[in-house]
Amino acid sequence: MGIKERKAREKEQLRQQILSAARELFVNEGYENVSMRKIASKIEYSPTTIYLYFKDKADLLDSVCQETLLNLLNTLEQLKSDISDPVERLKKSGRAYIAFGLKYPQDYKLTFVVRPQFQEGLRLQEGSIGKKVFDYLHEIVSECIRQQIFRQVDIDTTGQVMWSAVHGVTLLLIDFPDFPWTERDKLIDAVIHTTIAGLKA
Amino acid sequence: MGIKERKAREKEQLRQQILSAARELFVNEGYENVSMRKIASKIEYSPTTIYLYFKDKADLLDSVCQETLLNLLNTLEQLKSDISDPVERLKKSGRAYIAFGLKYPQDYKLTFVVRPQFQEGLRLQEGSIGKKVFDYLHEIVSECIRQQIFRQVDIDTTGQVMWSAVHGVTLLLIDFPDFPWTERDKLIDAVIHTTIAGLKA
DNA sequence: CGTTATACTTAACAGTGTTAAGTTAAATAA
DNA sequence: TTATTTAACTTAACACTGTTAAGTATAACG
Repeated sequence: MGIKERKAREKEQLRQQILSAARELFVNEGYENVSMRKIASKIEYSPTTIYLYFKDKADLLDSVCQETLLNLLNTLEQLKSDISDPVERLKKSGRAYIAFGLKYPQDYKLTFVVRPQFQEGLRLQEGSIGKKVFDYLHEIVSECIRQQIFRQVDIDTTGQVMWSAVHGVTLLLIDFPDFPWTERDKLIDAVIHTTIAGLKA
Repeated sequence: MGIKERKAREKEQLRQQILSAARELFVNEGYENVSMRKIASKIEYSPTTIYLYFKDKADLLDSVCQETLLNLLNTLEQLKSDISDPVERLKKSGRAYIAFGLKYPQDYKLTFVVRPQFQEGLRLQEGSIGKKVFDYLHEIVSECIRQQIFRQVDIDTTGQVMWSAVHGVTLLLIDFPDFPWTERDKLIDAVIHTTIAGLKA
């Protein structure tokens, strides 16, 4: 019964091949400028083969973004055990989140900006990776509140404020690279410091 | 010599017609889903006529966004005279900025998200309306610092932190409408309150 | 009245996402 | 082994896209 398994493995392999060809093209040329035919020719298959693995172009994008979210989640979770002080952990996580966005700016935009555009009614579903990323943040924030380091505003709001801050600065730095920003790290530090200071009692 | 003027007026009229048809379609159906032919048929001209008034589709988008920025600037500047306390003014302005984004979510996204995608190397040029919007914010912030209400970090950074916060929450609320946000106004208040508190000494 | 310039249109090119039908080769059953 | 079914992939086509070059009609000017 090894044949079926080999076949399944080969199918999965091609799926991954499509996925990574798509990511590379999306990132380098922009979602709009990448055609199914371009992806197909990169992997040396006919365009319609892709449709045997993905519903349509938006679905392909979605799968690419799921991978990105998983990478982001892993990046963040590597910091988890390190530090005991929750505020310090929140700072590190915030910086890591922003750093991730700036290291893979196109992936970040695809995930948090382009994808919502092409998937109306997109929701961070229960159990989804996106939800897990937010839950990670949520957990640290809730520890800060539990230890009465932060004001006793409700946890959800606090987490969402934090997310707004890091998301905002990340996107601005990506989208307006020619704006006369102050030194990059200084701005990032200021955003994180300001937000956390504002959340404290 | 009134003929030339009438002609110029008529030309400007058609330009405006194209512009508002484009805006309506972009906003309702999304930039990607609007074709030049669709815009043309809405104003009952041939598709190529548009190219006599705008360089290409991206240029048309850009012009639509310039209008949006002008609207935003006017909305903000109406608050200017009202209040003397700069912190109160900053709060009001922040709320007004977010409210604008949420009132015209598609226009906001077109301006601050879609446009940078289709105009690589977009910069907030000296004298541009976008620059003026930022300068408006900058001015209030600098008054807060001058009166020593805010920490003596440099003005630019402070303004950029503020922009990050309002931009971030605006986009998140637009892009993930199904996320379990806390009550909208509560979140907005929290973002503004947190950021300003964090900027204070 | 003839000429020139302006405003607009027609036709076409090379490309798009996607579907339906067709083909080939491998796995299964007789 | 041979026939049949299934899986994987391709070809051809449809209705569309942004954009350009060439053509046309009308209004203004000398």
